[in-house]
Amino acid sequence: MTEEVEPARTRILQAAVQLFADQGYKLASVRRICEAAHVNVAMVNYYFHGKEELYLAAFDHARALARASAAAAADAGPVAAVAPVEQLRLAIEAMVFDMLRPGPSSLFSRLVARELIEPTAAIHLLAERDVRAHHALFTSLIRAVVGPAMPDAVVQKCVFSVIGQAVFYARSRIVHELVAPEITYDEAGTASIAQHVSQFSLAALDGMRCQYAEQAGA
Amino acid sequence: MTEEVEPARTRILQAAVQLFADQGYKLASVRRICEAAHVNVAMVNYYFHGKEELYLAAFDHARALARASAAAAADAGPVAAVAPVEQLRLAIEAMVFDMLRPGPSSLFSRLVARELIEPTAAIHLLAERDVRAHHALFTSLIRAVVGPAMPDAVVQKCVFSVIGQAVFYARSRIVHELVAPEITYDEAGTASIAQHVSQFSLAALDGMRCQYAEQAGA
DNA sequence: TTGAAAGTTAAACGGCTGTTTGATACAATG
DNA sequence: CATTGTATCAAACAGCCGTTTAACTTTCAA
Repeated sequence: MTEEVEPARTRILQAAVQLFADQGYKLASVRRICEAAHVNVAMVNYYFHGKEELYLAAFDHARALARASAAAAADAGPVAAVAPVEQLRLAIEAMVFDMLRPGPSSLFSRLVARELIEPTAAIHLLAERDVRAHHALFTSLIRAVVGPAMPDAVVQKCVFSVIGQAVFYARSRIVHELVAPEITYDEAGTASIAQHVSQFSLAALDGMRCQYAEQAGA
Repeated sequence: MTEEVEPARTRILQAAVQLFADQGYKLASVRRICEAAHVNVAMVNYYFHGKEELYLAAFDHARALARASAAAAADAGPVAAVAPVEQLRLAIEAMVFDMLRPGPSSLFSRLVARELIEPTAAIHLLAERDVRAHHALFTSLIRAVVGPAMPDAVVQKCVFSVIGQAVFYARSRIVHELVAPEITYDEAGTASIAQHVSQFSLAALDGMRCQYAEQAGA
């Protein structure tokens, strides 16, 4: 009756990812993580050198999980070439959906969303490792949509305007439910939010594209 | 040489507002607040019944400070009747500017922005007391801009899309500086961000207004 | 002047934090 | 069998947390 089919190190990582995503770095204590993993407190310092390194390892673990399930989901055949606007729409809705839906595949996104607005000491490493890629993807997609007339600095700000909406919806759900109870976070509500963010953002980008096109044409 | 012209209770409130805004409820410890206020630890429980009540009192204090400086700034004469779009533009830029600029007049906005994305137990009271008014203001301004065709649920989401951008810029500045160093947070940079958020949002609202107008006309 | 009230203090309380220690199993290897 | 190294454990460490206590001033009205 040993149970615990997973080795201790893996159980710690799983519990750490869950609790860090749910409660943040500070609130998720080493003791609670070990309790959830059915493991002695000392094991965190045995396998990882301390809480900080466990936090980084939890990001790696969650990233691997997200990659795996993303790869599984992407098996729906080749996507053929779609218009930039549609690519961006899909990327925005995927990001929002990813941050909002419950379940293990969203843990990485939730960890990143949390780190974005309450950064820990690990933020420098994580910005380099995880945020920059995401940021670069949206930068290129948005550039493709708005055309060459818009200055880089404006495109950058548009990227943050898009990501900011997603993060805000992911992190402020309690307030939304208090102030606007008609916004729900069930399956349908999440889809509705994702659709809204992409619609809002694409409308904004289209409007701004026209403004800069006029300037260039004048 | 007694110094400390301000009474102890006020000094505690000032230090509490500053530290809660800078570090959040959990990280700003009673001891550090008292140290900053040059006051014994026990005074927090003497004047306020505990840390939670101090937190609420700090909101009241910061709100009063913000109201005072806002009233002083609004003395620039009557604004006459301006178009709804301009009213909304001003409101958005004022909100962003308020959350981003350093100094004591932004403390209340920073407290609210923090509470929006890492809510404490006080969120229910604060949502009722502070967030709802802000939310109602933006709801009516946006409704006036987009016209009657857009459903209420969509207007609600637009409100959060606007506020979300502001909060994200206010809370993620470290990440922005790491990933996009060309975005600065000095006086000029803050103005540029405020202008961008209003431009982005107004373009989005205009685009969505047209979509719903088309639907209604079809 | 006396005495009650208000203000302030140092010290301690129990509880939680991340981390360390020393002892204990247990497997594999010589 | 003996030894070595890994894995695990209960227990304790020092430090910070919010809160409380009891003693001490200061204030001020009776």
